[in-house]
Amino acid sequence: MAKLGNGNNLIFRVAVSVPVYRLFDYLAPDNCGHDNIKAGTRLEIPFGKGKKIAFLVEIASHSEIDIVKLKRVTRILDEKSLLRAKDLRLLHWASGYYHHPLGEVISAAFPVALRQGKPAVVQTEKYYSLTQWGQATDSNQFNRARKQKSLLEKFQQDQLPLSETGLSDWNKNWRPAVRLLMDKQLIQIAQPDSRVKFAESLVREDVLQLNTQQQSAVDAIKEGLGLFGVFLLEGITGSGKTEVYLQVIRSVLERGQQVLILLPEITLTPQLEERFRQRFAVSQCLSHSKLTDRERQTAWLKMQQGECSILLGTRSALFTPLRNPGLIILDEEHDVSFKQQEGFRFSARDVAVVRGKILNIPVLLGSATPSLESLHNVDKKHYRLLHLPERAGNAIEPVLQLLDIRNKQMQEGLSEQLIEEIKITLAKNEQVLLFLNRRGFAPTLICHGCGWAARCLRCDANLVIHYVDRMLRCHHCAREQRLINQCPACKTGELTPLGLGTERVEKVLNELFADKSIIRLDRDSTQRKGSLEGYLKQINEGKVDIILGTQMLSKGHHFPNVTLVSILDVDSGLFSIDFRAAEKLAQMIVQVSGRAGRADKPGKVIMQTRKPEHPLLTTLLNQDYSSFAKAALAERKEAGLPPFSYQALLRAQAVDAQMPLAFLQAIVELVRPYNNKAHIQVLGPVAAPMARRAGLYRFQLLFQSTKRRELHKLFDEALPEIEKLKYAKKVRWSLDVDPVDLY
DNA sequence: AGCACGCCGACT
DNA sequence: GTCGGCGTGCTC
Repeated sequence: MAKLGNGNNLIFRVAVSVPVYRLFDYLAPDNCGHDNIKAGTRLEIPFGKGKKIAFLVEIASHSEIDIVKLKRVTRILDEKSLLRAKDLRLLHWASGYYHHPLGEVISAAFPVALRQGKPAVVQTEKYYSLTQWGQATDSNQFNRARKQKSLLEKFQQDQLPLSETGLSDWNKNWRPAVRLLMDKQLIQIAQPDSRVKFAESLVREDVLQLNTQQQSAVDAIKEGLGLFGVFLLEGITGSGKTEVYLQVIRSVLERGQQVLILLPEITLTPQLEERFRQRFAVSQCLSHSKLTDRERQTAWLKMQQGECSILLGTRSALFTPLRNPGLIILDEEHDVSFKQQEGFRFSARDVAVVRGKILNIPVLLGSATPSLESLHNVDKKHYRLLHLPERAGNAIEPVLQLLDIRNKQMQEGLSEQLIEEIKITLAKNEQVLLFLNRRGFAPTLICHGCGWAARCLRCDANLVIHYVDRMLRCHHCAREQRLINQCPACKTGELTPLGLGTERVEKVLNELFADKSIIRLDRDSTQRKGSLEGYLKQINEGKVDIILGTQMLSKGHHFPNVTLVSILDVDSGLFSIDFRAAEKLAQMIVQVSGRAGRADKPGKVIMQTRKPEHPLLTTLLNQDYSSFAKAALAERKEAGLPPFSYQALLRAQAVDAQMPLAFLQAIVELVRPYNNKAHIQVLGPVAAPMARRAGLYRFQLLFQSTKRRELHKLFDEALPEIEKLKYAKKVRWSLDVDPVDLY
């Protein structure tokens, strides 16, 4: 970076978080006497009418812009850039690769408050704890002050200091009661977090004995520390992947380095977090969407300053700056939630690999069901495969079974044979897990008299019946209405729920197993904060006999006493237009199966199907996921689909159907010259599979090439032109590089 | 993305 | 005669 000599004639070239690809030039701030202002520094600038936060990209000696038009930077917000050169290199790369404006990309790397220009200080929360007196005080003496009474009881029950956010969860208006109890000297401000930063020993509990495969995986990664390399750890459920992570992390900590661990969704962090806390005595941070902005900022700054050694986070934590990076782990790497689906559409998995390369550290991708992309990278020798084919300890693998339900009597999606199996399992005092990937009571409400069906007015979709709160809801927009009793079309016909959702299965289960405890886990039943955790606790305490749920069940939760798993409708995944559907279904089946037979009890997985001869099912049944993946990769190769080609999807939507179509057609014309010589297929424009959603008509244009570079060159050249098209301002459009679904 | 400027309908 | 609808154009 250029040294700032004497003058204020220098130009600060900055990125602003606006959807514009260009950078903006400013005059150096008045009091900017000297050196050491590095790229990445946050600035306050006048922008248009108001003020904005900008990020310094470079300092230049002159500007293309007429000097009289240049405004002056008002303030430098950071004494020292919070991002380092390598962090910025990654962000520049990502901005180029995903063709997303640099300002928005840099902005995404910061926690919310820092984006808004707040000072970069760790804002720790106050904690409160009982005094000795408070410990001994009988809460019953507060019978006339109910709030103080229950607060005191909460402290006495939890026996832990409570944070401000923790108290807010308990009761929004907690401050008066806390003040009164402090006045009475029953509670106090807790001593600051006394967790040791660098403990004598990093490891708190005994490490587990590894089997041979685990040991060789650990050895391989340990050997790779300090160098870039990607390891794909393919370990079936129960094979002890986590123990491999833990032992490798230990080595990284011993080198005095930090570890970044990325997980797909928050529902699976508590269990892993607990294991980490038990194992390591070093300071650990969390970062995910359920935390407050302040908590996330604290984690970000602690990692940035090197005060914390381990960060467990979701997708957005990927860009957290690391003082002393040693390893990036990305667990459940096949999970599509690593791909951001709006705005800056990056794949945390792919960017993590690039980050590892820039930082020259290893990247460890883990999964029981690796993505075909990653397996292909293994084939190409880009990634190194570490295989854990055996369950650790004495756990037994579950047995997969197909249950042919053609011409079978069914009760709300349950065949007689399945009901029998459930009875047998329950009689042994073991738990049953039923999986149906559709929430609500039924996906359609249809008139038996005239065939009318309840449709969403704003989407090409049916309204879903939710009996529990007597509503009809669209699962694609916010629309909902009261459940109706009479057909609005013919006024006479009987309205019938058509199809199957979790509520409906729950109802029949309650009838069939009236004396059993049944829990439904889906987005509707777990909306309340903490309710999922509550249910999981009940399940693990053995208070639940049958667990029924959607997708969320397939992710990471361990149910040791579940010995029967059933996928009620496996066929719904078999016939999709999305070329990734088979891969996703196979992953789902294997992941769901992993919930069974965790302990020493053998598990059984029953898939109800009307297509028992379907090759996907038979391959998984008679062979394994790897065989499926091999066959699927061969098919992709044959068809020239990813990972044997690269895609980018241009989406456009508008209230008026003509606009997006015209926009995409104009783009087809615009890219024709590039397109001729390059090996690029342009497919479309076509209507999106759901042509209308939330009142907007949606069209898309798919670009596909075997040469990634050509594809990027095309967009580098064409995007400025595309931006200038008159239609570009009349539609909402976006470019999705490496789309994971084509909807 | 915000935010202002700018030309056409229902109102004190 | 105005207030304000959101179309379109710009931000160094």
